[in-house]
Amino acid sequence: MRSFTEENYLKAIYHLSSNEKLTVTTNGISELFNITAASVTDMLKKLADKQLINYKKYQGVTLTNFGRDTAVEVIRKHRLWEVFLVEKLGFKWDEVHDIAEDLEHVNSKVLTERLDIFLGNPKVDPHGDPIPDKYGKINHQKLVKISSLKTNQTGTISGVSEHSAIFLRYLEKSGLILGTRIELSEIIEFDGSAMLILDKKREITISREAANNILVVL
Amino acid sequence: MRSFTEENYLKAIYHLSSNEKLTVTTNGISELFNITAASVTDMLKKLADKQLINYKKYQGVTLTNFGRDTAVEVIRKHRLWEVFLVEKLGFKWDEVHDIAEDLEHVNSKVLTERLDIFLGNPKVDPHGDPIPDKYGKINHQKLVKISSLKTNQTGTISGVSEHSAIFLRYLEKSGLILGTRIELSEIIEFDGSAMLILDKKREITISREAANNILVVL
DNA sequence: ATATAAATTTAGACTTGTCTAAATTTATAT
DNA sequence: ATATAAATTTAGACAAGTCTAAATTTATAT
Ligand SMILES: [Mn+2]
Ligand SMILES: [Mn+2]
Ligand SMILES: [Mn+2]
Ligand SMILES: [Mn+2]
Repeated sequence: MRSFTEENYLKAIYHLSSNEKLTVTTNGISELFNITAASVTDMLKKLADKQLINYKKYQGVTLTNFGRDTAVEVIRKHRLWEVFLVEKLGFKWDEVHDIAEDLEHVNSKVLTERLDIFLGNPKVDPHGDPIPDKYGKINHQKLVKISSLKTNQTGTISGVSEHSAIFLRYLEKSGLILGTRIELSEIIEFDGSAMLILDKKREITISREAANNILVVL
Repeated sequence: MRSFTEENYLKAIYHLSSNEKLTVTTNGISELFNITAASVTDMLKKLADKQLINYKKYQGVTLTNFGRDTAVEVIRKHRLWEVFLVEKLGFKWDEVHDIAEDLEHVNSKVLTERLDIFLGNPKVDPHGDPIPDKYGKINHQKLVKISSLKTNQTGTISGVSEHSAIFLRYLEKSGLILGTRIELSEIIEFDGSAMLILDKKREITISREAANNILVVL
């Protein structure tokens, strides 16, 4: 059996490696969880023993296929529960992450599959992140930052690269929710802020910081 | 913060004291969980330190008001999730207990309240057990065993006092599900088995054992 | 009123996941 | 090519929850 802690490390390694590629460092994990590097080293040894990661002293870690499958399964559950919380229980998109952090560790294959069906096999979670299917396959949409659009280019808001509640609430209040059609009117050279037209109507200016963390499909 | 383990002990003490009254013994808990009495003693000290139980060496334990409230909250969540699993995800009544054992430990007041609302504020779980309301109030129905009915007395199946999957599946297969109207035709003196008429139509004979564990409202 | 038996607690130990402090390895900057 | 600095690991410790074996208390049966 895997402990909650083990599952959380696997997820962390998965996310820190930007969805598979890079090697993850001990310090990267220790900073994410706010625990000491020494504790991380201990756990990495354990995960390596269980064939969940590839680990060589001082060289950082990558997930094994088994480890990746496990991480993706947890992520699948996390995102399905987030959909449940928003679609069925009426939570806002900034309120669901912490609860899903608990629910993602409930280990019942049949529960996950039935939840998926109950929700209508959603493809993305409330933040636009793709939901892995039951085989662990992930459909990555091509998303680009608003800050990288050309003048007059349009797109549909489809994700965020920053998930803090404070940012999400700001977006919601400003009408920058998933599915909103935007056109970039101008990037102000001075400070990188972006002027947008929402749904061909409302105009709004957002900071470079915000424009960097809102993702659109073209 | 309370650990899963602490919550499970509180639930156990609550249930072993038959819903509040009696003192619970160390051995009672150790047998229920299949752990040693020594381990139980250790945990009882911890729960007493946290003011969750009243504990005097060698004298057994009772829940404090605080401990009882905590136990009831966990039971509320357990039963609400069981309703969810059956009503929304299509599980059978014999399949939900183990999953609910995990879900009951997700601690979010707002989640519990919204789940309750989503489910339509159910009063009983799939096994007929009452669901405590958000204030911890429990509406106990007056239930009697089939084995204690008089000849020709009728009742509606409304609960079970044995929750094993094997018993629940047997009941379902035999049509002895919640809401079924039964009439006791006769108790066979020889072995205590009971002849019933279901919904005024079908006849069935069940063992004394079964008749002892099916509960009806008159 | 004792002597057994049963129940419970204590003592000492192990695992998990964490910590601090010290040692070691790798990276960086002259 | 070295000397620092940064990253990582090792060593030793602790709390939680469990265990076994031994000691103690309470119950029961003459
Ligand atoms: Mn999340
Ligand atoms: Mn999400
Ligand atoms: Mn149950
Ligand atoms: Mn139940």
